[in-house]
Amino acid sequence: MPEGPEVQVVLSTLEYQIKGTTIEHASVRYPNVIEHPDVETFCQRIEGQTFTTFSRLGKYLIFTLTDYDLIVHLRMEGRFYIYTQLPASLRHIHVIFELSDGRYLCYHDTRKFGRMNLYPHEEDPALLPPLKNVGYDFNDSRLTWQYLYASIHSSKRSIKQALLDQSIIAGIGNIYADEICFQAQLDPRSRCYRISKKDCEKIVAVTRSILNHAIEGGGTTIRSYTSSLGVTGLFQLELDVHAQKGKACVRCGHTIDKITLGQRGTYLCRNCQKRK
DNA sequence: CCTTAGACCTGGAGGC
DNA sequence: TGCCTCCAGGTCTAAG
Repeated sequence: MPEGPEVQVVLSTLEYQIKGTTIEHASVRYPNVIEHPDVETFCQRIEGQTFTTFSRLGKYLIFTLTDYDLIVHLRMEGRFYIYTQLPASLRHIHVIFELSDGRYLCYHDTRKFGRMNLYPHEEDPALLPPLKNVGYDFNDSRLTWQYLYASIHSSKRSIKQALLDQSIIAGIGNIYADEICFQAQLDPRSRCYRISKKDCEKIVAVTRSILNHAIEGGGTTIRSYTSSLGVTGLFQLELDVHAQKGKACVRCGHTIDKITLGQRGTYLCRNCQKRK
């Protein structure tokens, strides 16, 4: 479910909820969630570790503990729940962290795609194995139009595919890639080598504005039910194109179409998004 | 270098 | 109600 903005809201919520608590015990009910190290080592090492710092790179959550970094990717449907008492049914709950204040931090994931990694601290967290091939976060100041242009100008793939490439910009997912192309008035199928410097400038600007606006919206949404849990659902954001098939384009009134691009559902206005 | 199909998983929606 | 197909916010791998 989450793209960069949602991951940021999950992170902020968890920081507010559990910073300073210690993991007294970890149990793993679905071993495949633990990517590294093996489950037994993971549980043994994480016991007694305190949550100290909360950060994010693209869609990766980075929990800095006393001696290790816990790196989590929620993939499609991963969520965290915080309980004062475990629920009657643990269906879809694959990892349970018992915290020092008696609460439980539970990892819930219906499709079981999400993954957790535990590594000893690294001077530069970006060098940790799961993050090695991740590019600049959408809020990283090194993400400039010059960087984007240099990264894509000789590529023949579509601009949307480049936006989804986490090794270039980290944090954009299928929904926001559509929204970014819409705001930049570019047909998502446009080949990268035809994207101008001016377009790159526009893309970088709308990327920051759309994703940060989503974080603000999500923050608001989360605050309203933070007392009970501390999780996330899909934000009820105002989307201009994604999932708007058949509706009138908010910019020109033309009907929004749905196509398939690189096996992903893609929405666009054929009238005001220019094919390059 | 790029694209595509398939894999990993489950559940909801819609057609019959 | 049951069965079937398609779809879903992600990413990796193999194969062409």
